[in-house]
Amino acid sequence: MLKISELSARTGLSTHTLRYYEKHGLISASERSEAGYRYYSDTDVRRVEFVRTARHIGFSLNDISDLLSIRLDKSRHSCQEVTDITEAKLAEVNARIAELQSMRQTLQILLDSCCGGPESATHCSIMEALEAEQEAEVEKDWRLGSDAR
Amino acid sequence: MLKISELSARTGLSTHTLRYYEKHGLISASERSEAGYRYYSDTDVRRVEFVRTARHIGFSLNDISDLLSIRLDKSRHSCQEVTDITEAKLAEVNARIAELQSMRQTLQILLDSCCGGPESATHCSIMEALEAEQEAEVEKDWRLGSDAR
DNA sequence: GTTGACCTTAGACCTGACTCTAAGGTTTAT
DNA sequence: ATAAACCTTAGAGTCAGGTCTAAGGTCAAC
Repeated sequence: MLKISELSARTGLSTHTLRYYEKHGLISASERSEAGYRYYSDTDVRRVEFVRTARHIGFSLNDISDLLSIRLDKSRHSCQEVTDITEAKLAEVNARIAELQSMRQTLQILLDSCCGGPESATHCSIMEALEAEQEAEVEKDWRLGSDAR
Repeated sequence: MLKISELSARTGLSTHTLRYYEKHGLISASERSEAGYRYYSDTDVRRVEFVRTARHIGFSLNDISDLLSIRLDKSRHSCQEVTDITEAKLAEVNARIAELQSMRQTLQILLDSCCGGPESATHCSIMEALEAEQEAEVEKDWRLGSDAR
């Protein structure tokens, strides 16, 4: 049986975080001392490690909550439930990557257009691009419009 | 001179957001009526549009604050200051993309390993991977260790 | 001259995942 | 027996970027 600080040392999660996870129903200590000290069994530890692993991969605490309830009685849940959660997460990640790639492209175009030197920014092409009433944007909207609306 | 709701309609930013930006020093109304109503000049409008464009590209309000002070007196600032901000943002974006790509890869590997069918999750390989004491992780740490520590 | 649409402010609330504090109780080693 | 190192709780604070509310003041049209 581990005390909370021992579990913390073992998992790399702070005691604050462990208590936070408990408050949110993800984990618990199967025993408490008379004074209320948490004592974690091997089973508890495995559960905490499950949470840490899933968290590390990028699952939200809500996702993990779902995964944990499947984990508790696997025979009553299907692989599909698990892949559904995983696929939803993958879709989220892909969407975010796409957003960031679009940002990256815009930033790269801005950087390519600017000398970046010690000259005064009076004619800085990045500033000019930000001033411009983002015609590229307007054009994009318009293109989207002709496709989707 | 536009009233705040007119500016809102024109920029697509809510009146709440416009006041929020003002509170944070990004924008302002060059005039106020006796009763305190905000009135925005063309110059104000251009500044708001600058903020909106920069925000859309992904700059934080702090970045935008820096860009705005350059914008106020371009002759006293260099292109390099502008590219520094832009490059820092690009680096952030790239770092985030790399993180997400690593998440994506892990998720994809998990999905590839699982049947995803209606079978019981008793032997679900995704669950097993999450249970495993993430040996890949351990191995990775160990490799990093031999390089960096 | 009043209705209804607008405007003002300070300040609370939201998300998600922690992170920390205060005020106190417990355990362990000397 | 006392100090250091641990533990407990409720609840507040953090980050960013809004979003919303309450309570009240103003303006334009009919």
